[in-house]
Amino acid sequence: MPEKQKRSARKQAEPDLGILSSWLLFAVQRELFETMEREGFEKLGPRHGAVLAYLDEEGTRATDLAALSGQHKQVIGTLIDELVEAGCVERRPDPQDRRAKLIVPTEAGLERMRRSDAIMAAIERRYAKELGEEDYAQFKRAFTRIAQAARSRERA
Amino acid sequence: MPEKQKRSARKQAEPDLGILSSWLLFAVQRELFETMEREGFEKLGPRHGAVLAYLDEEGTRATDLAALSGQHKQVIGTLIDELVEAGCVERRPDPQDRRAKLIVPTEAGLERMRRSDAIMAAIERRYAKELGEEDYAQFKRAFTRIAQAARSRERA
DNA sequence: AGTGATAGTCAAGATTAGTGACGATAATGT
DNA sequence: ACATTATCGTCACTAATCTTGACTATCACT
Repeated sequence: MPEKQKRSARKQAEPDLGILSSWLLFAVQRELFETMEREGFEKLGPRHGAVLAYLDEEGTRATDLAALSGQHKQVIGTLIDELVEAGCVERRPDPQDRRAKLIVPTEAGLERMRRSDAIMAAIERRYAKELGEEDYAQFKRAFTRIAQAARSRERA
Repeated sequence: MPEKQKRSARKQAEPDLGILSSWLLFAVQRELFETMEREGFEKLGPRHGAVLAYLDEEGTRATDLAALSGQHKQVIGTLIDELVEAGCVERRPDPQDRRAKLIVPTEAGLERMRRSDAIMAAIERRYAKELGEEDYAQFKRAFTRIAQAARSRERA
């Protein structure tokens, strides 16, 4: 091994946190959506995950989805349009606030959310096996702490 | 704490790998680019990072940058145009291959790359302090293994 | 009632990503 | 030497995505 290796090689061997996150994010996203599609679920982009991931069974307001996912209301709006089109959610008036609408998952939407959660869990189990249960659990605890710290720093 | 908590709350408390990755990626990216801009570097988007991150001191070919960053040649082309505009890189003919051009960082570009690496390192040190050096080192080893596994799975 | 803030939508623009084709050059096989 | 095939970077075009500003209806507070 050369003492003064090329920068690109170093970045491959000892990637920084940003590079690691992007590798993992894109790989996980792609695997999730390819699996869903292969299983016959209607094709949706990763962007729709931003809505589905934060959706409550009893429904969630579009503004909350925007805040949770960090996207603009406008984007959430079109995302919801497409999810309605795909039969995953429906818009219901919010009894608490007549300005607002609750985005409520349909049965098909719930099914998709459950399946998506299960696939993510399977991906994690694969890594847990590869790394060892103990080490993986510790990794995930640390990751959760760091990511939550990063996120709260964002919001400030 | 309710036994049957809402899904969105659960996702906040026990996020999956995809959510964690996106939180960390976006936070880190934003901090990096905001810091760079605050220090007077010309404003560039996160996308340019895909080029700068993998750039070698001696220069790298556009096609290699496309492969490393996983983006299309076309995208890399415009990114390079903008980086040339910003004075960070220049196109030089590749003596080995007259079809190709080497993308070589200018002195200003090198300065930016060094600074960017330093900021990332500082961000990591902050998390290391927060988590404890020992735990952080173990976290990063695990993260590196998992992300590299995910990435190689991608390429297959 | 009157005021300012908020929810969701409409519309238009800017930015970014993805595709196919092309001229130039290189690599390969004969 | 020559023809064939593959690769490098670019051009032109389309589609997807993000961003911004404005607007209506409703809410919360006085």
